[in-house]
Amino acid sequence: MSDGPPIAADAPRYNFREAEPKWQRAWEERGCFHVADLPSGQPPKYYVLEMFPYPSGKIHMGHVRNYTLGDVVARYKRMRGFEVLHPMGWDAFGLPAENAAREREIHPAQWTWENITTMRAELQRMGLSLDWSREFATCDPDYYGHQQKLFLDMLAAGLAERRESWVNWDPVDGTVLANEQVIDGRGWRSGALVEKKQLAQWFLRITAYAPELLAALDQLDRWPERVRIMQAKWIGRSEGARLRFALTRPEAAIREVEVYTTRPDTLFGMSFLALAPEHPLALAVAAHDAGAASFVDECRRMGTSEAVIEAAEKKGYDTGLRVAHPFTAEKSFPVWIANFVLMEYGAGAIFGCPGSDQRDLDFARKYGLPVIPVVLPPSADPNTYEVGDEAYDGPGTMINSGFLNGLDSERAKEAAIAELERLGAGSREVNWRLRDWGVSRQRYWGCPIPVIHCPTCGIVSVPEADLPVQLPEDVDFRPPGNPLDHHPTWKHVSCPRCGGAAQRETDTFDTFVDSSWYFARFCSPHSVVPVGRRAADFWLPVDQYIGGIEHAILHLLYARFFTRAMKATGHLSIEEPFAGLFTQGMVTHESYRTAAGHWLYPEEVEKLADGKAIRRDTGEEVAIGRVEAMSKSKRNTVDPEAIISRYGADTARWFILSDNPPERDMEWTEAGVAGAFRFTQRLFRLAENIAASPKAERPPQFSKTAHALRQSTHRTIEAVTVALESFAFNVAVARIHELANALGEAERSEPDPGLAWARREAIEAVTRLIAPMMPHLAEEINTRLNPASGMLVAEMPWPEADPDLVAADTVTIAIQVMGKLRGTITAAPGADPNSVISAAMAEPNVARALAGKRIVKQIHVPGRIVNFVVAR
RNA sequence: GCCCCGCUAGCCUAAUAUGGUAGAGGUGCCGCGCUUAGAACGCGGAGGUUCCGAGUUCGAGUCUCGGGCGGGGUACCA
Repeated sequence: MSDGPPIAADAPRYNFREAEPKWQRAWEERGCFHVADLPSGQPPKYYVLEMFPYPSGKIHMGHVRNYTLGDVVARYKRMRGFEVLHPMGWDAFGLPAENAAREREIHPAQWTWENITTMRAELQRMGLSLDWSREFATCDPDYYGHQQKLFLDMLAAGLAERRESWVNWDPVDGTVLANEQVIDGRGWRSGALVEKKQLAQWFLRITAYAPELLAALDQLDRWPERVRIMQAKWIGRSEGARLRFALTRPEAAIREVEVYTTRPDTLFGMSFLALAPEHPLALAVAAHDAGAASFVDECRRMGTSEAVIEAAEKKGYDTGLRVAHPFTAEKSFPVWIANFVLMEYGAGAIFGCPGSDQRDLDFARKYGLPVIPVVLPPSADPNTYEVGDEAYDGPGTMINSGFLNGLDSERAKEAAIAELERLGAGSREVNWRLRDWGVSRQRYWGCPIPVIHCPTCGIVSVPEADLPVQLPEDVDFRPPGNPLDHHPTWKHVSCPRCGGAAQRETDTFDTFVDSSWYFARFCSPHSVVPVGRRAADFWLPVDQYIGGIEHAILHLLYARFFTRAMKATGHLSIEEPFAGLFTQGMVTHESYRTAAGHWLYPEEVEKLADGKAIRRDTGEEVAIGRVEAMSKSKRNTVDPEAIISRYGADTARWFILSDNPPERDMEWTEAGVAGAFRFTQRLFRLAENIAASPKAERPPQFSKTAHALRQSTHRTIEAVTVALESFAFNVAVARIHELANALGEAERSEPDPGLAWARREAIEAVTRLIAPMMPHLAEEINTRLNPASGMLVAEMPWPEADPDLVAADTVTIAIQVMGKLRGTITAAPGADPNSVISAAMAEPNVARALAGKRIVKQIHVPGRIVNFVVAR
């Protein structure tokens, strides 16, 4: 990438290469962004936090977007007089470091710390208003040691427990695989068919808080609606019944099967019972039935991913067992093992009602099982109604349902549950989709779980004095499996309780644990306890949290739970960590592909005037592919470092803010960046032209032109303020463009003293309005306008709009007849409705449309519209 | 599969949480000016079944229902 053209010293151009480092140093020297753990002053606090990055190597455009958005908020709130906490750190444990270790024989710690060094420098070049004195990485023993303490407290409080659960097992590598490491049912490295395997693992009891986590969503009024909906569905409260089906003959001492259903009303529509492949009864059958065993094996090879299991073709195996129906003892139904029944949800078994559930219907059609309609849709004819290809799961009237016949489905649910309870066959139950959080990982690069397994005493907590349990540094990644497990000495310890030979837990925590409390640690990052209580009480909750929508469920739900668990164990006073949440969209780019099918990076491609694209080196024409999320595999990435060195941080920031609403995906385009760059130069020139003439006295009267400019200035202040408050940064940018256009027009107008004053007022306002978005340019313009002041824009207050200049002089009102626009009139704001309506009727075009018609209704929305409804 | 979201000039998008004249701003295109602020600059202009189909309403880009396309999540990627 070229360094760009030399910039002549005397050219009135903004030299960002010189200015950006200069202002970054100035902010640092003045400590503009440092705050105390416990500030002593009066200002209200504001905690801005962006999701901290995983140190993958270099920052990418998604980071630039995320941290730009957060920085705008932080700088704006600072100018509004808040004491702003804006920290940064590193989500430093995780799988990629271990992959790098295996692939390139570099230690995960070295790889991680080198990445952090690189990425910290990149972030610093963006000019972010961060308090770097609070920086930490989750792989610091200091951080994870405190995390171990939090876990031990939760264990003591009964919020952690150990139980069996399933993992993806690669039998060749002898390793547990992440879902993303399973490709088409095979291990990504070995290619071996993956199996589910049961392991003893640690769980955090998030389900204990399910009702609270659901109920509190209503109070999160500064969270996006869609995130709250997604979380509510994920927690998934349902009301239904748990009921037991008796087997017609026992199987391995199992006499009945429990089922959970949300549709007890449809029990008469049952045609089969289906078990999850991991269900004890399924396993009991498989023990002596080769067909069942092979089907269960096949299901195990699908791995643990819900997306894979649910998207797979519905398949089953008839065990030959039958169950009696609780309402009609004479009838019995076949028991199948089905690949779409999840062991983790409900009772791990369902009754199939093909008429009322699409999956059950698909299954019944495939295996020739009966389909009995039991719910008649409201508009259907009871004499002819049949279930075709689509199951009906809506409300309706019960048919073919014995004692439930004629009831609507809601009342039938109640009646069915009452009957189940009378028969002793089942009972009402509230069920949750949410499962407990499995936190054990069989990996090296994570926080060690601080327990010891003693053959005599069982599970023993590591004594607090021995924390942190540190990762050993001398590890060997060549053998398959967990390096902690095959380390020669690390796991061998004596039991803290009985002193006998014992072994450390070799599992480490899920990295979501690390990110579930970092926001609290930032309040007092050097505290000797996990969270300095007074600092946390002062700063928390986070006022504005910003990050990707991909974290809408897991990370945010885990952090909400962890905060409650930390309160329960005496570490925090709050329940909800994030009072405000903003979720940003992705950064996308065109992709380019040669005829031979090779992806090319944008910098390898030249776009021609006719819209086509060629390879720079060979001139070969390349196909322009879809605009999609930047990814290394498609090579449609743009390196932020290259953009910043070529155009400067302010240009990158401005472009990111200018085009799209931040919650939506944005397309990175060369033309867009170039436009942002031109605007930085344009603003700089406008400012230089004003700085060149001495400050004018404020005149008692303003010319019409000057007054109009002043109105633009104050309306822009007003509009930008509203836009920033509502995250409409693209609108804020547009308003500033407008004011720049007005300044350009003023530059060309007949000069007068009042206009000179108004121009300076306008550019001073622009300087502050752009300061959150283009902080370096704002400082540079400010020193030129006020060379002697010594003030930094970073320390200035936000401008205030004069309401008299904001108010509109006149409004244009649209006049419709029967909803069709027929003309417009102008009126004073708040004009008398009668005079507006008579003026509307007098408008010539309107008068023509009304001629000879009788007005039956007139609608007047003051300041906007008049609509006449006439008789036909 | 299931849950959630998005779709407006060639392209990105605005249109007060609450329905009221479809266009603020950028980019691209066309034209004019200037001839050096050069990766030019300044000014002007054209450009539309608001994804499709129904419904509610005096009035729908906005609300409801159905469909299409695209995206996020799906519990061990972060």
